[in-house]
Amino acid sequence: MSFPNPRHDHGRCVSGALKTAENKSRALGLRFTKTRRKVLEILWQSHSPLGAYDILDRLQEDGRRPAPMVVYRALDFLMEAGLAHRLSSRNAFIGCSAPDDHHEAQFLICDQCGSAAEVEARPIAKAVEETAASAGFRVQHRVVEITGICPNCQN
Amino acid sequence: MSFPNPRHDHGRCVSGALKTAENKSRALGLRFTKTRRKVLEILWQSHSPLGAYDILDRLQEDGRRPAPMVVYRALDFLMEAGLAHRLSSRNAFIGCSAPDDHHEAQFLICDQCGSAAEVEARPIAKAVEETAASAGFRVQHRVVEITGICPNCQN
DNA sequence: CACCAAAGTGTTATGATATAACAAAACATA
DNA sequence: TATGTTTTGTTATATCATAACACTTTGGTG
Repeated sequence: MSFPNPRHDHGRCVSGALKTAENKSRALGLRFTKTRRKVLEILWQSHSPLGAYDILDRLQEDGRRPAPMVVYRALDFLMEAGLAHRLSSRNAFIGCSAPDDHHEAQFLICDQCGSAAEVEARPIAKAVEETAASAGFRVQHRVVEITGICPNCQN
Repeated sequence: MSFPNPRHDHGRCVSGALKTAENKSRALGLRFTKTRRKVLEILWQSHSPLGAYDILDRLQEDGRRPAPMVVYRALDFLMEAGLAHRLSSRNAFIGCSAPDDHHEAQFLICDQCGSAAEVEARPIAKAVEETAASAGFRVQHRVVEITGICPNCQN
């Protein structure tokens, strides 16, 4: 789907993502606790990837600021569960927009507005596999993060 | 070229890389100073990507330990000049193995031995361009880092 | 229900990575 | 050698992430 229209109903994205996460957690026997839910909600509310300490700042609004561990633990859970991703090139985190399938995601990250789009590009995945295979390399994880200017910012 | 034979003459790699860097710097009117040279040498001497503070430790051997800025500045220069790369997924740095052309590099990084191979895979580059184009995204930088097990470690 | 084990949370402390700012030195060149 | 520019040295601080341990909640079992 790539970059969303800036005027879409984002509230629905958020509540949909939370609902999906709840279902997925239940299905896998995982505990989708209050903190984890809140962190995922914060991730989805943002239009761009958030640093762990940004998330902390936003948690703070509901009382006093928790220790960093709180956020990192929640993020670890969310990533384990396939509900969020880490963007290595930014030290930032983003809600997974396709938590249903076990996918290999790539990201387009806008240098101007900071927004990021998760894409699942089969040709990239395929090229990566083939390159690795021809080097005799056994793939475990893939980091593909493309920065540039998103369509919304090109005007 | 991918992963080198563990028993190759690495000293020659290092001196070759330094020579090339010197030539390239001269050609571009850049100053390949002592610190910059030393940092590049340290990068090349290592078989795996090094963190900035690892580099600091190794600089220390020639006297007392410089401040982190010293290394980060040298690394900035080397990356600007196309003589080194940063591996975002590791917060680590590595000498560029193809400093001649203006290339778009991808990396295969071994989780076991820590070594990293710079590859220039046209199919990956092409797939990235096409994916971006079809999303209306204007590409500036690409981070492609694949982790797994290298051929040397599969035995 | 009462208990226990496992999972999750709170908190303090610390480690690891990276940059800001400014003075001093080295260099290029006129 | 006088001049402006680049590079280095140094101090301080910002930013990102994890270790360790006590306490609480949860969910299952006798």
